[in-house]
Amino acid sequence: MRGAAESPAPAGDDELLLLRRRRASPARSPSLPSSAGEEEEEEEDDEEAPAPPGEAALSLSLRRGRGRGRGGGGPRAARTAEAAQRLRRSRRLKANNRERNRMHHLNAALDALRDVLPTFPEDARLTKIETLRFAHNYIWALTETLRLAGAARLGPPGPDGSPSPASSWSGGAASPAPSASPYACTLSPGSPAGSASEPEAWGGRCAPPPRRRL
DNA sequence: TAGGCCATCTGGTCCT
DNA sequence: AGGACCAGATGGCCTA
Repeated sequence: MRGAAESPAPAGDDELLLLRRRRASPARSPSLPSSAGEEEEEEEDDEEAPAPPGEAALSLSLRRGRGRGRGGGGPRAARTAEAAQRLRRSRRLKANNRERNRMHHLNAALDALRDVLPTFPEDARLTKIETLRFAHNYIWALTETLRLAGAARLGPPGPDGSPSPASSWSGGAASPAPSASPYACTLSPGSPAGSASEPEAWGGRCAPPPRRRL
């Protein structure tokens, strides 16, 4: 894998989460959480959990003002309200864990995609958006190569006049050649990038010169 | 220091 | 009801 410095942070503990958020690890490879189950352990109580800023302030104030059942409906009502609050908090934390897990899986898939994409230099790391864009163009280029190779085998150049796959790879308007640097590719009018519904989204490149974030 | 990228939290919505 | 998915907000880290 790429950057293994980041631990999967197994616990569903808020404290750990906050720590992880502040991690100084430059290696950003998210790596899968060790298991889906183990993240949903101890988020029951909000007693000790630092909790995110908003939540923390909210639950703190609720807890304080409610202590003796002032106002509202007496101690019992206060306890009920508190229980409801805890239940909500507990559900929120569970949802947070699931969401975190989901994003980890998404990132793992993205990493797997990065692994099969050629980069130069080899250990360069594409960003998420770059990975998606490059993969899109890369697949298009490979498909085009297959198509042209098939056409070449069948006979003379097709209606598009492409003599060989090679010329398509290296042509001025072509998509990235697999043998060349993937970062050198440009948009082709015929390429998926060029015909994408969101021209802005696909930008004018397949993949930029890599940043070294390791 | 500004801007880019990222992880996480959060509330809303949809689905099972 | 609970889980999955999504998008906005927030804050940290890194690089130019």
